[in-house]
Amino acid sequence: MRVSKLVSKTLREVPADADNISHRLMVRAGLIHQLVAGVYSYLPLGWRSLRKIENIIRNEMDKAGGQEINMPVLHPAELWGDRMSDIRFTLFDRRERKLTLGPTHEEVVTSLAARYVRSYRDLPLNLYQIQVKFRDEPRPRGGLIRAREFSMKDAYTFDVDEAGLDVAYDKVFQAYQNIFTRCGLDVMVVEADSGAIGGKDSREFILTTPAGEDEVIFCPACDYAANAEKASSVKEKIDGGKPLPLETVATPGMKSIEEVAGFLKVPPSRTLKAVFYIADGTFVFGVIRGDLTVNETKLRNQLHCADLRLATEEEVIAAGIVPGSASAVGLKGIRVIADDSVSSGVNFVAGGNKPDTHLKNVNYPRDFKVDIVADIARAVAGEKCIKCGGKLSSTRGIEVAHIFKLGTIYSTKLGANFLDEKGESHPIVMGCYGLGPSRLLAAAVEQHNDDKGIIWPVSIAPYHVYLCPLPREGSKVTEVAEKLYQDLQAAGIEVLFDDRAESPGVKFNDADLIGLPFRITVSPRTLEKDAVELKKRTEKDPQIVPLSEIISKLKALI
RNA sequence: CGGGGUGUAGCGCAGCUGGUUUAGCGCGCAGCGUUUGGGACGCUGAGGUCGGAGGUUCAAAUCCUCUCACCCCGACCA
Repeated sequence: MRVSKLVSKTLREVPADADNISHRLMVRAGLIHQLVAGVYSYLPLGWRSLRKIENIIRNEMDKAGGQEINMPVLHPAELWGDRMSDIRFTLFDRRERKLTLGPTHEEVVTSLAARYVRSYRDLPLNLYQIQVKFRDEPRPRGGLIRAREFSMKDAYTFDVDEAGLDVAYDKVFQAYQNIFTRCGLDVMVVEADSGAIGGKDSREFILTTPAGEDEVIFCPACDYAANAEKASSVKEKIDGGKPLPLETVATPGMKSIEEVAGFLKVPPSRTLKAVFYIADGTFVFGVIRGDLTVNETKLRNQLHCADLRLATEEEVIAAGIVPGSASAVGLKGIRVIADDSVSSGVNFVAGGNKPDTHLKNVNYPRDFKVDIVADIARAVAGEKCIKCGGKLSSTRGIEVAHIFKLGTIYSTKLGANFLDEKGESHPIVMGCYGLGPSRLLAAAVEQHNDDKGIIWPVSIAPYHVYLCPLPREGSKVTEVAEKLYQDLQAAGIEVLFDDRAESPGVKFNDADLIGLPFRITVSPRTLEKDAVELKKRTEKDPQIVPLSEIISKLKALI
């Protein structure tokens, strides 16, 4: 391709709308163009990279036994009910029938399986598609990282039993590892919460970058890694001696854990904190050790609620609770959930349920009752690993894939059953595997760049080589470069040929911005030696390569 | 949904506080010439519903009201 004919132009100035690195670079290099919030056109360079990513995915999914299909974007709204209603785009056809643009395809694929799978002989089955998805995100951001229209590879496996699902899951897991390796991307596998889709053994593939939306807690000493939504850590026992009798103490004006702990000269870990939530409209009283914080995802899962938010001060007071001095001691008629850290020590300080009053020597379960005891604490870096006791670290990243075992949630709901050898009917056991090519594209740029521009991994670069002639009047640079352009293409090397009459600085800067893995410069200077200059985008210094060797040299590198 | 911000040429911005007839600047774009190893220079030129609607006024990019879009923080989110 000739740069002079390329529809997109590079931008010198950073577009005002672009916030993060990948978004800025993708717009500046002319990979994408925004139409409305969270919706983008792919320009030739961006589209080529996206297709390369998709083809790697296709290839690995096929190797894992997948069959590619293509399901509709337009779905009847009845298929969805209330599920994901908050982020679905809905529309009406001419008969006023309500339709929805598919945000994911569990229902559609399951109804497909219900029609075509009859017998255990039809299983196992792995169906996948690479399809556009629509989600009306509360806040699209970061260019392609969180878009409202985006590409997704979603795969679904169908098996006769859990053991079959385990095999299918492992195959896709391996395929994903291969995909990220082939794309040249550093991706971390972490335990995750399965969220709105449901299911178990949920794993996310997180591409690590400071710009990521997700926080990962991991152990450098072993293989433990989990999304912060899911991560657990050791809650160390706090030695408080033998249980002592309850004691009331005056704590004038002391409300926060810091104030109370400081006033009574105990560490925050010797206190119990009360937190108040509204779960699906119902008031919930939470208890957790004073030095810990509630993880709302874990809390939501324990309460099995759809909607969870902090209670307002008015709601707390209306529930008969004294903010700043609340505890579960003597509490009646309110649902109480406690973090298991309430058992990690004795003689805690807790609220006295009267203004300016706290209790000392509070012990669970001696002094208060709870409805649920579970791990609802947020794990943070520095705490101990639950697997090996090592010191946990944290990092940020972008979720580029998510896989989980659905089981029979959808097959039961949609009547996708099969007959076993004995003629008995069972729901199909399903797995579900998402991977976002468009997000991956942005994430790749986010991870591979410098202050000059993008640094593409070879496998997903829009072209392999940036051919950059620097002609001078009376030289043969142009004709040598034209011939090299033809020869490189004939050798199967993908070339972007900068045939513009621009100054060297402009060409070099555009080459760096677009970030192809190799740059070949042809100039009077190199032609004196019957050579060209080869520069890797990852390296600072170029090398001189004889014209006769450049093609074989490049072929070896690509 | 809460908080904040921005809409003026393809891109980046100034002008708005304190209303004035031809709305500027840089980049980019077109033409000509000079340049050519890290974002060159000169000259000429094209390009604008000042986001939209309504209002105040002799007069509105500028003041007022409404509205739309986009961005950021938060909430939320496979």
